[in-house]
Amino acid sequence: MIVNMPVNGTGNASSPTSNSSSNNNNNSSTTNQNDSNSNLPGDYNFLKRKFDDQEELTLGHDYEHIEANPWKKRHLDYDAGDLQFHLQLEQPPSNPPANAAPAQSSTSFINDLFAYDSSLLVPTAAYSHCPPSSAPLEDNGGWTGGELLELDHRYNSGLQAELGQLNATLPPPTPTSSSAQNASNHTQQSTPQNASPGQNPHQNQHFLVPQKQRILSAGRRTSSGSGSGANEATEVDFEDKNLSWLLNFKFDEFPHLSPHNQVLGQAVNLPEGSAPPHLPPTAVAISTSPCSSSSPSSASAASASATSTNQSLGSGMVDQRARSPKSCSNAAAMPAGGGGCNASAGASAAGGVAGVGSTKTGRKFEELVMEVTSELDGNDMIVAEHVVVEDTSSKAPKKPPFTYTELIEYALEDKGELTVSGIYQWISDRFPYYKSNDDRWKNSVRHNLSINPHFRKGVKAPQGAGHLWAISSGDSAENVLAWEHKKQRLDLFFKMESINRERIQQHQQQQQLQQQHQQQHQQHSPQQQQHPAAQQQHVAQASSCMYDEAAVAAATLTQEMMQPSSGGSTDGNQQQQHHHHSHQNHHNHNHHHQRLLPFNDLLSDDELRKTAGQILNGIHREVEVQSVNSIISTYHDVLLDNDYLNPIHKDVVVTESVLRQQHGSNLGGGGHNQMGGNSHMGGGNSQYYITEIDPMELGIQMSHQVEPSEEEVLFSDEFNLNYFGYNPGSDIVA
DNA sequence: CACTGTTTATAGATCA
DNA sequence: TGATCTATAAACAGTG
Repeated sequence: MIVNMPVNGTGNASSPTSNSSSNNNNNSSTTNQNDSNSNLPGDYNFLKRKFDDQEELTLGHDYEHIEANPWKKRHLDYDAGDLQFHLQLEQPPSNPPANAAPAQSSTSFINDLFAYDSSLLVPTAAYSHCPPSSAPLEDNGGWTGGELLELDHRYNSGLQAELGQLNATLPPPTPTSSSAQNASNHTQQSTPQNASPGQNPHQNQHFLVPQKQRILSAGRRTSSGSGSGANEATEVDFEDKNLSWLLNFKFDEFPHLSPHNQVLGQAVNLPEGSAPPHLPPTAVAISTSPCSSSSPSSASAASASATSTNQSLGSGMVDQRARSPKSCSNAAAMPAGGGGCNASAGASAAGGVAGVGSTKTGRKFEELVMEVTSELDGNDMIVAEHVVVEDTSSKAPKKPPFTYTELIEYALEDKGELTVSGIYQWISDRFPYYKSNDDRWKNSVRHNLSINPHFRKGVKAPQGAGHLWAISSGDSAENVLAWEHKKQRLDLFFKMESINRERIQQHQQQQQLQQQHQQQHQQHSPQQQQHPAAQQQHVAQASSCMYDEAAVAAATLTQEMMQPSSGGSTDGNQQQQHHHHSHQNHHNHNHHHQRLLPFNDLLSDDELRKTAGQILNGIHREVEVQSVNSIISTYHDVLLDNDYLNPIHKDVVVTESVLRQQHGSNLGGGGHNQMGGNSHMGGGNSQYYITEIDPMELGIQMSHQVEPSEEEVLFSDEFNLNYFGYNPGSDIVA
């Protein structure tokens, strides 16, 4: 039996865990290493990696030290930011630096950002003017969406190769003309302001995103980098804005599109990505996740101070433990949402509701939403298996997508030296999540300071207890690269936050305009007056981003439904009317509505209430919602007339997809503006369905360009009609 | 006593 | 599946 007996440990003999469970597997994995490889088993002071007295880590010297102490070697690898490079230099060239990239690089930082706030990633072109007002560090300049993605990709895919080139054991690469030139340019931009004279400027950061920022406290972070060049193919792609690297991204990494676009742009037509077309309406899900529990971190966040300045950053809490898309696979078992995959239900759900429209009693969807969302609880939700239930009820700040090691490093890089309390302050000043009085995260900070060789305990603080802490790393090129990446991540984070704030503000303004517009409509159509209480509630909750989306979606739909057909009626409206005239299998058409949606007469008021509530609840929770009740009730009739594989009557699909029926001769296929149809859809007549949906939205690659004014036949056969047309208006949203 | 620093333990997530 | 990383909790000692 292995007994852990520290020689001069700090009271570990009295620790209950040390006495009773020191021989468990987890413990022995570390302890045995010490015992078998160290001359002083259990002598933790010896194994400590505090380089107070030997701060400078020369290669050979320290590597020997590491070899004698595997524990230390492991912990040097642990940080992967600085010291690790020394190890790699000692490795033969045949042994690639497998751990060159920081641990976080294996998981896209974009995912982390999503986890922090899944609405962060938006097209930045429209917001590029927005300054990073809150960035505590230096303004990084104008990032674009492409740059942000490139940043992550470039680092993840290129760092290892880059480091391989930096390995001293390899011959220095010959810089190519273009890349060398770019490298030179970037080098000039990224030269540390405080770089010590005589030290080389950065020469190997050209593969990173535009170097528009200098390195803070760069005196520490100067480069000894040798060559550059590396990874030319990727470099060319990068410089040429080749987006082929996007192939590396999985769709899971893009949990949802901008809710802004989804809600406002595609209230009715939502073909993309919705429920799998093969999914029958009854194959819905099943796990009911009341979203009751929360992780300790979430609880911590919930208890965080309400003084946050970032509380409006969007949707709900995210358990940072679930940062990976993988964690979404068994979402039903997860207490809190992994931001990576909770997706796009919101706007799509709104779209699904949009297909429902108003009720028989004339009550507006928005009004129903107001009522129901305050009534439903999680048990009303039917959530798909792969759905993450995310509790957005709390407005507490979310945990930033940075590890404690990174946070400490940021603080120390920013300030050079800090006491523990100074580190606390630095972090809490910049991340509202850590404004909490909760001391648990502080414990973690202290733990990281102690356990991580990246941090060095310096001299005693001038006043008070404690010491000054600093970065213990050297100035290797790899260090510079790693720090550059981390710094850019931080800048990216604040930049995105700033963008998001701007977007929320614009969203709110847009909603106010919607409301004004809506009020104007109400003056013209008194029979459609909105309930005053609901309107007040609407305004009162305008500060909620998610709620705004629902409200805007509902308002948009309401507007569309209330638009008179005369005068400015759209082509789609005309087609809707045409449809209703040509398909009489739907009963009880409500001719009071200028734009009739297919299920006005199929859903009762209560059903609609519940459906709206479920879906809007899903919007608030950013989950996929499948409203079983509404599906069953909505499609009950048509199910009787259709087979299992095609449960939705094609007429329903035609209506939902806003397809326009066209009679005429077959113009033949292959040319532009084909209206190629078939005869079996129309029961013998040459009958086509024309859609105005952009084929790209359906993921259909068109082999030719279609002029904007032209129309494209997508659903020329029954299969395609059902396959592609199933999603848009159904209550199954994804 | 509060704060600081160290150490151990454990669990979840990720990756090879 | 084991190794690794990370977060968290907790115990304990040192210090002002």
